[in-house]
Amino acid sequence: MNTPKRYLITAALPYANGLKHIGHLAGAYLPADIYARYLKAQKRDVVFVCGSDEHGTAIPIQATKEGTTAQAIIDKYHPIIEQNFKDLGIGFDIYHRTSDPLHHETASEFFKDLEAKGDLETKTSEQYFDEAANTFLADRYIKGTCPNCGHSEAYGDQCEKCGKSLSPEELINPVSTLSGNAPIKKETTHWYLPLNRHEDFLRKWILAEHANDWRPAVIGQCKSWIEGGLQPRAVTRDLDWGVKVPVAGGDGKVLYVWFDAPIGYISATKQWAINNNKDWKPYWNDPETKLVHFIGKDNIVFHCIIFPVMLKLHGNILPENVPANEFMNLEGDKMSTSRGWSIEMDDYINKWIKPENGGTGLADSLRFYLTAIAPESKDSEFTWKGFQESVNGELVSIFANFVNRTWVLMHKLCNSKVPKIHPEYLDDEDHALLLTVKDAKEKITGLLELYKFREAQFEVINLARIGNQYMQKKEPWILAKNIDTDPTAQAKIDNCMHGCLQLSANLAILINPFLPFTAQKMCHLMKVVPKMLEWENAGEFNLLKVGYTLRPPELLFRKIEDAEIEAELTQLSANAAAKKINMETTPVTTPTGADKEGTKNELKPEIVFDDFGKIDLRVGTIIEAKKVEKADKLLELLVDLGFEQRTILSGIAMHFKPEDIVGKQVTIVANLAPRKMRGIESKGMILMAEDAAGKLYFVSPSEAIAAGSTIA
RNA sequence: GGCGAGGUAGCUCAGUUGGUUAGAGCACAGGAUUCAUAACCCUGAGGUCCCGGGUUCAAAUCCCGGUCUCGCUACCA
Repeated sequence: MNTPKRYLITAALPYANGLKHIGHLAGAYLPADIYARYLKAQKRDVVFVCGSDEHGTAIPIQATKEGTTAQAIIDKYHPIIEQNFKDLGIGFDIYHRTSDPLHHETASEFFKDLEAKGDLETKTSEQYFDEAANTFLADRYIKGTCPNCGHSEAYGDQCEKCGKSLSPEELINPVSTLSGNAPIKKETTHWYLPLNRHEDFLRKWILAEHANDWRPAVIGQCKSWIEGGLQPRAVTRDLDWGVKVPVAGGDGKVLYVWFDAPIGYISATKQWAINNNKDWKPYWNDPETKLVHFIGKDNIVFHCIIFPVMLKLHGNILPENVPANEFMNLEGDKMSTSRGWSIEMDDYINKWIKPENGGTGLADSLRFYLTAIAPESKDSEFTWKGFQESVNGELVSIFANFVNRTWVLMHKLCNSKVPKIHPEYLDDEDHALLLTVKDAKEKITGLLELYKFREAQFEVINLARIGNQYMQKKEPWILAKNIDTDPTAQAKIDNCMHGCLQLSANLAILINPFLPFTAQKMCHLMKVVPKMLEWENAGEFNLLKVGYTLRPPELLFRKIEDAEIEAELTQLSANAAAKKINMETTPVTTPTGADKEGTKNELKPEIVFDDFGKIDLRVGTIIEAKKVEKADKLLELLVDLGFEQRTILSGIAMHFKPEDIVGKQVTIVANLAPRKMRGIESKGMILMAEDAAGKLYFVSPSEAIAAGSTIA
């Protein structure tokens, strides 16, 4: 492929509702940064954009929980996340935010354009509206009398008593649960992106044109979606937090967060252009721009199917590649901030990157390990022990040690200067060294172009390894012993050290995309300007001028001590245990979906005794249990309530084997309206306690008692 | 349950269109060395390529079935 005229690199917009962990870093930001730094070293025209994703329901929900405003939440996390990236050397050209007016403007324009061209579909319907709360009401916010059974507390989506699925219109005497008033009917329109219209385009573009240059997991995921039949997707929502829908009928609606967030890449580019007095348009419109999205595997559909359709309709360029990474686990388990099982970037920075503790060298140590175990083809696992071994055994012992011994010997044997070459004493090994460096450069360049960062970094380390071997063969320290008797000794020492020094300069260039702080430090040691790090200089052996005096040796990294690793492991267990206790001592709810994270500390609204009295709780004994066909989570239980036996379905199949729970005494909500699931009617509900790790426990009497006993 | 991606040495991973004794680094063992952050260098040992069938002269690689992990999706009163 010809070299593109310019590049636009994006890294997934982090959601500004909390801190981000090193799994996020390894998944998207670090590979994106390596790629962008490499391209910049190649003197390509590159813009690397990112920013906070600040819309969506989870943010106002979190605000309610913290007793503050949505704005306060994003204002709290946006700057922390931005600074965390900076501290870890992620060199965005701009870190923008979707709450910025420029983004609202950009997203509005985008929407209006598609709307005007007829690329969106609308579905208009009458929906209930609460005048007092001035908002449309989601189905579950409406109560009324069930047309089927006459139950007076039926919800807009379903009657809990008879289990019938309802639409709000069917309710008799509907009431808003927000204000208690009767809602009025009002016409509302929602907009849809008809993905189904673009199936042919997606098939051709992804499955035909990119079948060989995109990662298998990415292609597979896209194929799965396309084959599964594409559906129109709603792009608006009744919510007041986000980008207002900018066309008639859009009052009280915002763009759905998945529609607005990727447009954030565009608005970030615009802001960058303003800041730097550039034109943003070619970056999104000119086919000679190469667009690359770096994301984690959970984001594939949005960046490969949905956003490209939007871009195509809007007249923008399409991504050239979407190198999605798999996930990084931690010490044998999935990373999870809410469970305390993670390493926050913020924590790592505060603990490890303090000047007295190793400073930026330890930012690069982390970058090194995360790249060495990058989940490029399958999930990988961060272990503190692995971190220590990788840093100590490769980064320090091979790479940094080569530079250090070079510097020490140069000062001892070459008068602290870059020695000259004595051509008459150059041998095969000296010549081979130069060729090896040129080879390595070619190899590393090729790997970087293919987004194979793990392997590319390995090749850089390997080059340092070759340096060690070269020096070992030459043994300048032995030659130095014979300097009085062997008139050729100094010349040979000079040749060797010259080679090692030029190799060091090359290493600085090649390691720069991966470990930028280290490359800077090496420039300092070499007394050269950062311009030397330009990629075209790699493979040259004249980077350091003969006779030039260099700085005294300085260690590039420090080793990681056993005690530090043990402390981290202890801390990790403690964090997880603390979260667990914190959550076990608070009432358990059954949060679902996106609202799940962090909801457990919040009590539900107060109720009166009569409310409680409506619930008939009983002790039941499980007498039969079996898995429900075609459902991963459901168990079908036969429960003895003393006066009767009933079938109850429960979503616990992931946690318990049917044969293990027969005979268990459990707490049953006995008067819950029956509900059909997977074609089987469930008459009641089993109460479960859930800990921070998501593990479920039965709520049972402390001693066996008669089935059917009441609970109050 | 449907779909997708994975399962190769103790660990992290390579293995191009099927082709001799399956590779690398780390860790481990032995040796050599001392310029260097107990670092480097040399040598070595380590594998039922998840399991079971099949195709083939030949399978880690292709086909079928099973199993485990992760993701998307359904489902989770």
